[in-house]
Amino acid sequence: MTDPAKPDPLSKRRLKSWIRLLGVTRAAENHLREFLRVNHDTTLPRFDVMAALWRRREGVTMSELSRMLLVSNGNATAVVDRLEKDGLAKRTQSATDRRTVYVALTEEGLRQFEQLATDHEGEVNKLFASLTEDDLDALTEILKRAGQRGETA
Amino acid sequence: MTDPAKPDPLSKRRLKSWIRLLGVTRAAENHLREFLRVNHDTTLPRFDVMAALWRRREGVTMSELSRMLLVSNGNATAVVDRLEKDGLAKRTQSATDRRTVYVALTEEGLRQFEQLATDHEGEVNKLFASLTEDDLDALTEILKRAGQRGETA
DNA sequence: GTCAGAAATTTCAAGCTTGAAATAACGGCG
DNA sequence: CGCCGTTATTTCAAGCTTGAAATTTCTGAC
Repeated sequence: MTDPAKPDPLSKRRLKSWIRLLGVTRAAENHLREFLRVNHDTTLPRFDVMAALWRRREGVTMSELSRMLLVSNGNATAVVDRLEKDGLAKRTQSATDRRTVYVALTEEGLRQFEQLATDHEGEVNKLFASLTEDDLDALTEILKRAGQRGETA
Repeated sequence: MTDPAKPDPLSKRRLKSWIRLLGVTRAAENHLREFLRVNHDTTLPRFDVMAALWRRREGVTMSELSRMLLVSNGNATAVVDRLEKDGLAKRTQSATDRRTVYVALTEEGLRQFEQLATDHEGEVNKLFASLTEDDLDALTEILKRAGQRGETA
C-alpha cells in the first residue's frame, strides 16, 4: 500500500496537527472538568457515563457502554459502581442472558442529568463560541474523514 | 455580551462537534497507547513528558513542564518520579533559586526518545493518512480559533 | 447432552490524574 | 532585618484508567 522507502512529506504536518488537536481537546476538557466540579460537584467521567445512559434510555449493557465511551470494561464497571452507590444509576440482570447486565439512570439520575446537560451545553457553546457555522461544517467534515481509520484501526 | 434570553442556534451544533472532536481524539489516543505499549513497552504520559523534555533540552522546571502538558503539578511529579527511577530523566536543583528544579532527559532517555519519536510520528501519519494538505490547513486554522478562548479561559 | 471456545462482567494491581494541603524558599515592604 | 504574600515543588487521598486474569454463562459442534 504505502511505500516505506518514500517518506511522506505530510508526515510532520500531520504530527503537528495531531498535537494541536490534542492541545485543544485537553484545554477544553480541563475547562469542562473545572466547570462540572465547581458548579455541579461532579466529574467528567461520571458526566460521560450519565450522558451515555441518557442517550440510550432504553437500556445499555456494560459492554455497549464501554464501547460507546471508548474506555475499558473495568473502567465502566468502576464508574457505574460509584454512580450506583450514589443512587444515580441502577443495574438490572438480563432475563434472557444471565451474563449481561443492563445499566440505566435512576429517577434521580435522570433528573440530575437533565439539569447538568443544559449547563454543560451552554459551557461548551461558550468555549467554542469563536467557531462559526462554516467552521463547524468544515470541522465535522474533516473529523469524519480522520475518524474513518482512527476509530476502527 | 451574550444575551441569555436569546438561545444560540449554533449551540447544539457546537456540542455535537465537541463530542465528535472528543471521539476522534480518544480513538487516536487509544490507538497510540496500544502502539506504544506493544512496540515500545511504554505509556502515553511517559511519552508526553519525554517529548516535552526533548523539545526543551536546555532544561525545564517542573511548573513549566506541567503547564506545557496541561496537567497538574502533582501529575508531573509522579511521572517524572517514575522516569527518574528508570534512569530516563534527571532532576537538578537550580543554583539561583532553591525552590526550582530542572528536569532533563538523561543520555539514555535521549537515545530512547529518539527511537520512539520516529516510530510515533510514523504511526500518527498512518492514523491521519486520510487528511490532505488542505484538510490540515483548514483544521489548523479552525483549531487555532477554537483554542483562542479554550486555552486561556 | 457434553465440552470447548467465545462472550459478558468483575476483580485486581499498577499506573495515571486531580485538587488540596504541606513544605520550603523567594522578594518586597515596613 | 523581619514579616507577609507569592511561588515552586512535593505529598497525599481519592478517583480514574488500563490490561490481564478470574468467573460465570452461553453456544455450537459433535
